[in-house]
Amino acid sequence: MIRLVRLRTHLLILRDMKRSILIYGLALGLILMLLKAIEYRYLVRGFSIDVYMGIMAIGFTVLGIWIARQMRSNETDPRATIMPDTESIEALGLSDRELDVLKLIAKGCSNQEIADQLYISIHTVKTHSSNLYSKLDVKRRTQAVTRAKELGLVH
Amino acid sequence: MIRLVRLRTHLLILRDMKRSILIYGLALGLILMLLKAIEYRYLVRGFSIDVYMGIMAIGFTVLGIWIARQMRSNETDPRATIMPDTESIEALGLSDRELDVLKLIAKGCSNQEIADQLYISIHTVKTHSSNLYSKLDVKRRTQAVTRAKELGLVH
DNA sequence: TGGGGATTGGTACTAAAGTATGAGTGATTT
DNA sequence: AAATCACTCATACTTTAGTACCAATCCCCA
Repeated sequence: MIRLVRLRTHLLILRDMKRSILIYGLALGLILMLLKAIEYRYLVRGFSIDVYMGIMAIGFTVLGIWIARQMRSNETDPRATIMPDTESIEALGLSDRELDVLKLIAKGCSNQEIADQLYISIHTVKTHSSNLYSKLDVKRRTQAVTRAKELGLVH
Repeated sequence: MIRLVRLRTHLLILRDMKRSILIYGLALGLILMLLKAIEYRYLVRGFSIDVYMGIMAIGFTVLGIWIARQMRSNETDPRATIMPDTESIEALGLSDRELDVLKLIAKGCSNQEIADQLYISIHTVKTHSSNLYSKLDVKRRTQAVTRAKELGLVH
């Protein structure tokens, strides 16, 4: 089940990459055309080619920075690349209450504190957390926190 | 105390930024000189200026990407922005071994697993962790993890 | 040479976490 | 109407975590 979700995520990333490359290609082409236009304007007016060179250098450097930032925002955003919140929850079959418990566990609450905050008994909290660990495939709550952050379930 | 450390961190970032800008400036200048040399070589040999333009465009785009990556690695590194490890550790008075235990706790290990990995007894792990909680001002290991991530002690 | 801190290990205990199992209720679906 | 599911609560139990206190060793420093 988890493997299937990962596969889907990878396909999404590939699709995003193709779209990104297309966008960057188009942007590059547009800028080249623009510069070409500027080039002739400056050349016919007798300006030095160095001015044009400088503009071009700065322009393409900025373009590179922009491209890198776009790439980064797609690469390193946990919600965009690793796994979206809602999809993870659905894929793992986490219920509302289990997610509530998970969030409080991630905050460092004890079972008793969770019970108090959710207005349920500590027994219920244990039931939820136990089911939670099964679904997250972990043994202890500390592992659950690590896992949940990996999956982007909690921030 | 924390505020003081943050201030010092910001100063460090500023210093790093100045150094970075200097490096980038020098790199830019070198590349410009290089391109100037290539420019004349190509021009006197009768090659089209467009070839030179293309090389330049690609070159500066790559430069921009490189600059952005350098900036990112300085920006988003938790040790550089949020708080340096060493400073927090010193401020809290964490020892080497306590930090070892903390890292493994953050990974979701049980005391027994920590003991096995560090080649010490579970009693020692308990001693370390107990002292750790006092220094971090927390009650349980889950809170310790949250706190340690807040302080940038673990990533 | 003595003090202090870090590291290690231990006993004995309490508190919390986690498992297994069962069961009742309400809402939704079939 | 019956089945299903999420949520709830409970008992009884085992395991893990955490505290308190003690002690030995080693290293550094005054």
